[in-house]
Amino acid sequence: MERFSSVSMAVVRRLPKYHRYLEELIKNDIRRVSSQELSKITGFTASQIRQDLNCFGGFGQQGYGYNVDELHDEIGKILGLNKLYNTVIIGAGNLGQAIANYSFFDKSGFKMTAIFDVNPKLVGMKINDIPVVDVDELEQFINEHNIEIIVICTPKSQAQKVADIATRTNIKAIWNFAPTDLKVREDIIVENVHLSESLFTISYLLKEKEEQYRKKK
Amino acid sequence: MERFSSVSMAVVRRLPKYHRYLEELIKNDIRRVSSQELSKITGFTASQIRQDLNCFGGFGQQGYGYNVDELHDEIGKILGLNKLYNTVIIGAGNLGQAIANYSFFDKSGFKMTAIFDVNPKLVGMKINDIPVVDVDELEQFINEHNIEIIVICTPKSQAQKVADIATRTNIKAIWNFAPTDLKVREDIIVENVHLSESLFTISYLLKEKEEQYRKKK
DNA sequence: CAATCTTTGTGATTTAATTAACATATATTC
DNA sequence: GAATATATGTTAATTAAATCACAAAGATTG
Repeated sequence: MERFSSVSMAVVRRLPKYHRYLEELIKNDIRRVSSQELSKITGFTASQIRQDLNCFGGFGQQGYGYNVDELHDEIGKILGLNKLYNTVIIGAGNLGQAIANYSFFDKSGFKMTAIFDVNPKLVGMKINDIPVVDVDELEQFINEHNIEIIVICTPKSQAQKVADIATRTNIKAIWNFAPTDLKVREDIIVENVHLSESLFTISYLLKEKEEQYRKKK
Repeated sequence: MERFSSVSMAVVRRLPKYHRYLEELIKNDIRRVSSQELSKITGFTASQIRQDLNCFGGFGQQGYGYNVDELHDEIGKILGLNKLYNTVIIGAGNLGQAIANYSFFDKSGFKMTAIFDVNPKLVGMKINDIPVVDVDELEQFINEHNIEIIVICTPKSQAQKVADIATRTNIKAIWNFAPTDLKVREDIIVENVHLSESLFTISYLLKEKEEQYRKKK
């Protein structure tokens, strides 16, 4: 991925984790946390946590640590979670429905505005109060509703077609669950969730472990 | 994650990508490929590809390149895709069903043996020919059917409970889709798919890009 | 079949990421 | 309120990852 900022993706991908762990702390009424305590919870080293946070400014206080609420807020802002993103899901299969039903995304500012599908039986229905719309109307809908993010939950065979349609509009990012790499304009952010790659990694580790075990014997 | 082998996770996580791209080449009847050509397709540098592959031995031939079929096979073996893993899905919600319906996993050697759920209306049904079983029978089922991998698709609130049950058995790996970090025995491989982290990364990049844009003006 | 071209495998180098170390600021204690 | 303990922010050191560069092997060509 082409980057502009000086903050590395390695750091960026840890931010949501910090955010989540801080949320847990808030739930448990913990108001204050040190990098060392965070280290125990998150598994990252205290040093790394401090260095990560300092990419964005000093949120802590020497001798005290970090105020949990404040840090949670700040990281939220850094992640852009204080903003609203008009979002649509494309593909009302199980995966699309799973995402539609997971209200957490909506609460986090990703406004799920519509779900698109080819199946006329689904069109007109609502899933978690989100209308299912005919995919033929996708382009128009994106333009009219100022959609910034599209979530591709179609089969592999349809993913590029959908991406092509969306690319003609002003969308800014694609969250892609189809097991393929999309070709799109340079300026569109693409985040892939390739489930099989994740599963294959398990497979590798299992095999490796078994080999290690055999060696020991 | 605790590692044993000398091959870094960075390399391991690229292997499934190579595997997938090679599959594409096979579909297009391409028999031979150089690291340079692979570089164009995958976006990794040719040098990195050669170095990655050499972690596992020399699969290429100087002056020729790599035999696509052979390399695809070899990477498949490295990933352990020539083996069969008895697998169960826990949670027959949309996400669990999505995974159950995605036959690709089954074809890749992850035998989806059962789906567990608490909902008595679902128990007894079949999803993509996989029986839905009462979650109360989980432990016994795992033991009797030699299950090695469990896929957690439950809500967050149930995930640790399920993990605790599974941890009493001989399972070897957990593929976790619940938005939480599981506490399990050291020897169990846990691969998390934290969707919100992926989405939040998009959010960060969007925000960052907008800031870049404003600066230019 | 000799000459040339291609492309791997690999050691050296560079760049990036992580960890360690510590000075400084603040909190806490007695 | 002085003394001590704590914990950040930050620079330096270390480790890990990616890239470069090239010799050697083998393919291709005329």
